[in-house]
Amino acid sequence: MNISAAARESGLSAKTIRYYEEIGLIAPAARAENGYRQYDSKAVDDLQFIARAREVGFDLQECRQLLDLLRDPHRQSQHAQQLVLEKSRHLQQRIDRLLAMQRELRAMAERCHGNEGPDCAILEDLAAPPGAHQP
Amino acid sequence: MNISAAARESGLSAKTIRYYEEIGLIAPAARAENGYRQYDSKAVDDLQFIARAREVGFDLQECRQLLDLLRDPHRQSQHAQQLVLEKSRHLQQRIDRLLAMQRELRAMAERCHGNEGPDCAILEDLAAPPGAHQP
DNA sequence: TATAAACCTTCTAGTAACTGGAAGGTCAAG
DNA sequence: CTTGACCTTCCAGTTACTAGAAGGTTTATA
Repeated sequence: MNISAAARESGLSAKTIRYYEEIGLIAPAARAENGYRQYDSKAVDDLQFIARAREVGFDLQECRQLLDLLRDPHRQSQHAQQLVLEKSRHLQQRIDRLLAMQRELRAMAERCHGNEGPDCAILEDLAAPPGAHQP
Repeated sequence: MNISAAARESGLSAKTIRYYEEIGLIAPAARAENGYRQYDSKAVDDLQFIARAREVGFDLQECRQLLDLLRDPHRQSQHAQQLVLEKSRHLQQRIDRLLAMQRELRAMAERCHGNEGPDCAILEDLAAPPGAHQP
């Protein structure tokens, strides 16, 4: 199977697959006589695994660790679990930060008249956030 | 005021302030005789404005637009509001994506025994996501 | 007065994870 | 025999900084 077929099956782009090979995340693909990369179902499995891990938020360095675990017959499932739990905690922090931003954006938008005049609560808030001087 | 004082007052780092100047986000600072950058309270106001806009999720290009609005006496508050509302919608999409990841991570972690054995629901899920073949 | 510390300057390079594009080789169909 | 869809490598750009080097300035202290 050529790279574009592997891309289709894994949901990654051909560029991304080459990139993963370049950085050593996946083993160098076998080559056909014409130099084209060749992928078998085992290679595609790895690509799908990575794609899936990326989708739930793992970075490439963590994907590396997960692949190592996947390939290690003596692995301990608690190691994978630790990676997931830590990622989950991290993610929660990011979510909390985004939710805080969201609250502020909505509060700003609500206070702004949103008309053709120059008076703008948003710009005022950004210049002097509410609570900067105690109200 | 030297750059580190401006950094303290704005909550940005000196490096970041120099970077903002380099990319033209802020006007080049005045210089003292020794070549040191000098900041007055107006310059610090701009820095605080940017810092605040960054905190609620605007990227530098959007900060540029917001600064333009701030400086335009003929601005229309609806333009600022549009920026905020669009950012808010965008943010919600990001949050939703992260929440979806979070649900999946938690589901995986829960199904994994997390012991010394090699059997691992997490690695299985990543290899073949639940629902890949209809269950 | 020497010197150390704490500033400041510019410049280069690195980060994450790709993406776009150029220049060129290969292959299948009409 | 050419067109279009593949494939290859390599280089550059993206975002918003951050680290660090090499060197000038200022201030406090021994």
